Amino acid sequence: MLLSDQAGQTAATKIPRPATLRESVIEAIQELIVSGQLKPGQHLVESELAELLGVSRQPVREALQQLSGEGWVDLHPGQGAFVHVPTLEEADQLLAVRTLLETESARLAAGHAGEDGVRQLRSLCARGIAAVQSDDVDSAVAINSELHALVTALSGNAVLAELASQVARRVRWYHTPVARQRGMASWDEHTALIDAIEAGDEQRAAKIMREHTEHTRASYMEQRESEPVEPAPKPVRRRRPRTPQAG
Amino acid sequence: MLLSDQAGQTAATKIPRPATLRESVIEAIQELIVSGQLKPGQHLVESELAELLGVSRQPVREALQQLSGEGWVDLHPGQGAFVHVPTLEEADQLLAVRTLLETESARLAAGHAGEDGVRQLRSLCARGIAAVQSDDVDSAVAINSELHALVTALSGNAVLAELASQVARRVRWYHTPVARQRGMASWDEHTALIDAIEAGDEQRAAKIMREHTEHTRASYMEQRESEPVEPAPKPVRRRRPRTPQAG
DNA sequence: GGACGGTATGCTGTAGGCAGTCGACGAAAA
DNA sequence: TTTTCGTCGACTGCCTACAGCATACCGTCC
Repeated sequence: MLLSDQAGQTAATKIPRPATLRESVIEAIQELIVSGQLKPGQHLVESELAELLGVSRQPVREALQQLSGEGWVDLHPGQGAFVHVPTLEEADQLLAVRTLLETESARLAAGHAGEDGVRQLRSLCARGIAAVQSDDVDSAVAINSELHALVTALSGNAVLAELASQVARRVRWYHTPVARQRGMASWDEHTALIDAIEAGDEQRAAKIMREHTEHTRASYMEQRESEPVEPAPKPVRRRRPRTPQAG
Repeated sequence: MLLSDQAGQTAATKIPRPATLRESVIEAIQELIVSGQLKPGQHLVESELAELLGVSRQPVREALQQLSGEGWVDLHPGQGAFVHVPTLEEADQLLAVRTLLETESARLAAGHAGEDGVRQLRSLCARGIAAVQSDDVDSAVAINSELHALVTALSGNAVLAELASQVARRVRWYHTPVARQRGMASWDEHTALIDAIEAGDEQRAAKIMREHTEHTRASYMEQRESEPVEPAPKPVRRRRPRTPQAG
C-alpha cells in the first residue's frame, strides 16, 4: 500500500504545519478588528502592531496588504493603513452581492449536490439549531457561515465558491454584532433550503436562498438604521505626542 | 473659489504621483503573464524578478502576494510563487461568474444610469466599433473591457463593480488570445444593450447581457476545446543549473 | 489675530542580510 | 537494478537598517 493511498483515506492528510507568521498576523488583526479593539478609521501603525504581536514589520506589512485586498483595511500610499470604515450604503451593497452569489450557488447546488452533500448539510443544520437553542450565538454564527460555504462548495463552481467566501467573510464582520436578532427563523429557512436542494428543485432552492439572504439584509439594515453612526473624524495619520513616556 | 471646488471639476484631480514600486511591479508582472513571457506553471523566483525589474525583493514579494489574491499566481508556502495554470474547467466557471455579475450589473444599470452615463456608453461603443473596423484587436479588447466596466459602474453598486472588475481582469487573460474570433457581432450586442439601458428596461438589459456574455463564453470554450492542452508538468521548484553563466 | 514658512518628528517605502527549509543530486545498501 | 539515506545548493521567510516624505508644531510676519 502506498502512503498516498493511505493518506487519502484519513481526514487530516496534512499535518498542521506552523503557519507562516504572515497568516497568523492576518488572523490576529482580523480578530482585533472584529472584536472592536481596532476601531474603524483607526490608523494602523506597522511598528506598533509589530511590537504588539511580537514580530517584525515585514509580516505585518504583508498582512495589511492582504487585508486591504479583502476590504478590511484601506491602504493610503505614503500614509499607511487604516481600519476600513463600514458605511451603511456599502453594507447594503455587500449584502446585495451576497444575495446574488449565494442565490446562484443554491440553484447550482440543487442541480449538483449528491446524497453525501445533503447529509453534510443536514448535519450542519442540526448543529446550528442546537447552538441557537442553547443560546450560543458565536457558534451559531460560525455554523451559519459553514453552512453557506458548503452550499457554495456544492455548487460545483469553485470560482463562484471562492468569491462567495470572500464576500461572506466581509459580511460576517458586519453581521456578527446583529446576529442575535434573527435566531431561529433563519434555521427554519436553512432546513427548507436543504429540502429543495435534496429534491433537486433549482427554482425553489434559488427562491428560498434569495429570500433568506434578503431577510438577513433587511434585519441588518433595520438594526443599523436605528443607531446613529458617529461622523467618524477623517482618517488622519495619528501623531504620537512627543515622547510622552520618557521623562 | 476654494481649491477643492476647482479640483473637483477637473478630470485629473490627483497629480500622477509616482506610484509605489509595489504597484508598478504588480502591473509589470501582470503584463509579463498576459504577454506570455511568464508561462503558466512557471516558478517565479523573487530574486530573479527583482533583478529583472531593477528593484529589491521586497516589492516583488508584496506584488506576488497581491497577485495571488487576484488569482494570477499560486503561492505555495515555503516553495514560492508559480504562475497560475488556467484550466478549461476554471475558465468555464470564471466566465459563468462573469455572466452572473454582469447580468446583474446591466439590470441595475438600466434602473440607475442617467443621460450622462448613456452618453459615455455610446461614445465607448462608437470607438469600439471603429477599432474593429480598422482591425485593431488590441484596442477593441481594451475598449470592450472599458465598456463592461462602465456598465458595472453605472449599476450604482460599488462592491459589485469592484468584484466584476476583478473577475473581468482575469477573464481578459483567457480571453485576449481568442478575441479575434467574435468581432463585429459583439458590438451589435453592445449597441442593443445600451438601448435597453437607455430605455430603463431592466429585464431586457439583463437578458441581452446574459446572452452576450454567454456568446463570449461559448466562443471561448469552442476555440479551446479544439486545442489539446499540454499536461503541464507539475509545478515543481526549478533548480538552476549550477552556475551556468559564470564562465 | 490670522496666515505663512521653517523645523522637527515619526512613519512609510525600500534595501540588504541571515537563518531555516525544501528539493535535487549522488553515494551506499539491499 | 532499485531503494534509501546523506549532503549540498538555492530559495523563501523573516529581521534589521536606512532614506524619503508627510504631517504636526511653532515662531515670525502681515
